[in-house]
Amino acid sequence: MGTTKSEGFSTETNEIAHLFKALGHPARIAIIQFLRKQETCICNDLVNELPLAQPTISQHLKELKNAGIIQGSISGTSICYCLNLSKIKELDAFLASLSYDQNQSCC
Amino acid sequence: MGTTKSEGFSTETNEIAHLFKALGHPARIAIIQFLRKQETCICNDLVNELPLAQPTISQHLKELKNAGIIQGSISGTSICYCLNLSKIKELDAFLASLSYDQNQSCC
DNA sequence: AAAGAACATCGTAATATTGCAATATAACAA
DNA sequence: TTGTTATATTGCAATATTACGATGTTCTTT
Repeated sequence: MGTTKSEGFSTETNEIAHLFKALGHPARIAIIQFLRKQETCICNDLVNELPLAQPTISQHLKELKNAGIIQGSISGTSICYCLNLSKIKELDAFLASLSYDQNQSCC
Repeated sequence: MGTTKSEGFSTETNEIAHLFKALGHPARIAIIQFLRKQETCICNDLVNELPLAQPTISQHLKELKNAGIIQGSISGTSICYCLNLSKIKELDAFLASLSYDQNQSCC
């Protein structure tokens, strides 16, 4: 145990959960918020923005990238990260589908 | 360590992350999907729907409830759970704000 | 009262996550 | 080449999460 049981769930359910999980950390939300407000998406100064050490930030970036939420491309000494809007929209669509024609009859 | 560092982040960032974290598990996504498709929101048969034992499901429900994503009210021997759409919409708004006026100039 | 149904809680083992120091790598500058 | 800057990787300690059996609790039925 400690391991998440994924066998009994649909692929879609597992994928959505995986995406949400990647967003389930303040550092990773902060990274995304920072990416949003940046003019360009070069974010070598994320280390100065967040209250975390460089290896930790690198780890969080890796996780976001692994989930497909951000994309990175090499740009000289630094790396250019930016949001992958298609993934964002995927989650957005899932959430939107929940509030659609929901009857709030009880609770 | 193992503990998430929340001090350096804004309250909003922490709250959003907490909500996403609550959604970051296939069982909890499945619960939400089940709540969506139900006519009524009485969900005593969640145990038959999910490939998990009753205590585990109870634990996941608690987590969703704790995050404010679902609400539950006692209804005799069973409990009536349903979605809290305001929280869903909060997350929806966050995601929507990301794709809004984003320049995809690089990557 | 006794039994059953529907959940919740406790305790615990297995595993995952988080954060960071140390170190590695890779590109560029002097 | 040597140094510097930017990022990644490794290794590890501390803590969190997940899953479930056993056991409570709270109603309802008989």
